[in-house]
Amino acid sequence: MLRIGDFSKLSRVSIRMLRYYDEMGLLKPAVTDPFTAYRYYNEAQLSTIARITALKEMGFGLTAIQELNTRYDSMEALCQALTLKRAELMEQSERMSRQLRLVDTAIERLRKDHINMNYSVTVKEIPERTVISVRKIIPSYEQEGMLWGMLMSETAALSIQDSDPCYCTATFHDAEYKEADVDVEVQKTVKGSYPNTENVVCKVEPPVQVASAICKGAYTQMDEVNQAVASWVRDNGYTFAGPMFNIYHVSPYETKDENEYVTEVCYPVAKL
Amino acid sequence: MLRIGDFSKLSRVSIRMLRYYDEMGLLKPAVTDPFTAYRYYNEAQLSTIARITALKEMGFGLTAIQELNTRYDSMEALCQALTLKRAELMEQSERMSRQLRLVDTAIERLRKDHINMNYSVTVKEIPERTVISVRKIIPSYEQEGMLWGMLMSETAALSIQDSDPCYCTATFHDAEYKEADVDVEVQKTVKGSYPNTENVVCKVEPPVQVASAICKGAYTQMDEVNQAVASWVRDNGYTFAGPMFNIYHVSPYETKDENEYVTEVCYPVAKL
DNA sequence: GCGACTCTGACGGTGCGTTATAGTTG
DNA sequence: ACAACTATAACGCACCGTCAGAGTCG
Repeated sequence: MLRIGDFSKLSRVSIRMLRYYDEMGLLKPAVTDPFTAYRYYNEAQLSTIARITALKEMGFGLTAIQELNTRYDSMEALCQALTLKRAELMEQSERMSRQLRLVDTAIERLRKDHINMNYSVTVKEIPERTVISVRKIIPSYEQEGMLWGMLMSETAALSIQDSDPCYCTATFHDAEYKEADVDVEVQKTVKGSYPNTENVVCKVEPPVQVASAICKGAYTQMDEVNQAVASWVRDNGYTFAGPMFNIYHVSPYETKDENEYVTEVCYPVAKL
Repeated sequence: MLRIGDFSKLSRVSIRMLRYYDEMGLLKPAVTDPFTAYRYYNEAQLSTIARITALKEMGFGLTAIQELNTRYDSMEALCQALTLKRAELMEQSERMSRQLRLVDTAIERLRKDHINMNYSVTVKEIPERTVISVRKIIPSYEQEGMLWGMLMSETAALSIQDSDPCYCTATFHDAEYKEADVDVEVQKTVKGSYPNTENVVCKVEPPVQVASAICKGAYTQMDEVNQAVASWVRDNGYTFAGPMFNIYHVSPYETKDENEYVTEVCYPVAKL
């Protein structure tokens, strides 16, 4: 018979944890003195605790181990649990290499481009949304305002309800960079659905996963941000999966001061 | 100005967490209504939260991010933190592959040897201990009892204090398996130190890292257990680092019933 | 009777979902 | 006035170190 301290030393499991295992029913001492509540373990229990420790080292949680112990008889159950755990570990391992890649590209960026992380790239899913939209080929990027003009004037009579939150986007459909005759679509998110007009289409956009960065200030930085996001996407094992777009959180429409502009640059991406 | 719900949708961070960030000072809303306590964020804060999210995806904890934010000015601090994080991730990654290896060998063992995990191998460190010891070359393993006899009779007069816990070990110093003339050392852990006698030496054993398995019952299984531990050691990237030994937790000395024997098989190992 | 053990109970740390109750906005 | 928001506060989970105050063993 071993007292808890000795059992602890022999098993290399802290007294605290032995008491915890007792309490949760994972490993009860062979004898508990009913008067003093002292716990007494026997040597044979060393093998039990060894099995617990072994499973813990494989990454199993205590409750999982307890389940495994109760129906320990079946070799199949054990094998199945191990296989499951294996898959789980593989997944975790992938998450970790993802993190490692993120850190590495961040270090790279910091070192090479001496950029002080003024914009951070994150992957997010933009949910399904209903939008009103105008898409046209326009002579140059500067004409984007024209499309907004169309969108607003043609829908003025429809008493459109803003969605919550409401944001405005511009999608650039050209596969390559073009100076002139660019294919641009502007959208505004809305609540409810509306009839189409001459140039305005109301439609539901499917959810999309994007890599995005937020750019504060004048549009002159946009090239740089685009650059950064694009290379981030490559470096982190994503592929481009659609035309990029901007979300105008604060645009010339809301403020006169171009330093207050807030624009989100979004590149639809897919894993691997 | 965005209310918390809208800011949450745009940033893909739950309202719960935004409030938490506020509380912990990681990200305070631009404006808090002093009467209603409503939080209002501005669009520029989207970039702040994006940076937080980006750092979180790299595996940083919230408090670490907060520290990084307060002295965000210095690019060096950031770079240093990233490098540190990198090292941490590498280490974690190693731990994970270790776990994976453990699971894999367990699956192997279960499948091939159809052994129901009657013994589990774990690595532990056996701490420094003072022992009294007899080492001799004896004609066969059966003579081990003789050594114990020597140990006990020669020390009977010394009024030896047992250590706590007290255990008895037998180390097999032969590098290879031998049928006859085996080099065996038996030890008993003690408290305090004692003079040597004719055959008995009192000494301090250094701590050792061992892979061990616990064997319940008759000594006829020992071969099998030895087998299992030895292959476990190979499969999990350890190397043997000294002569193996047994710890007799319950030996013929304590019980008549050989089914009650509890023996721990220990192989000193080193990583890699 | 003294030192070394053991007992119970509780806090803290991490990141976040969840829920209950109550006040606010449009 | 009613729906949709927002606020605070607190519990729970998983694992474990640590501390305090009280009782026990050799």
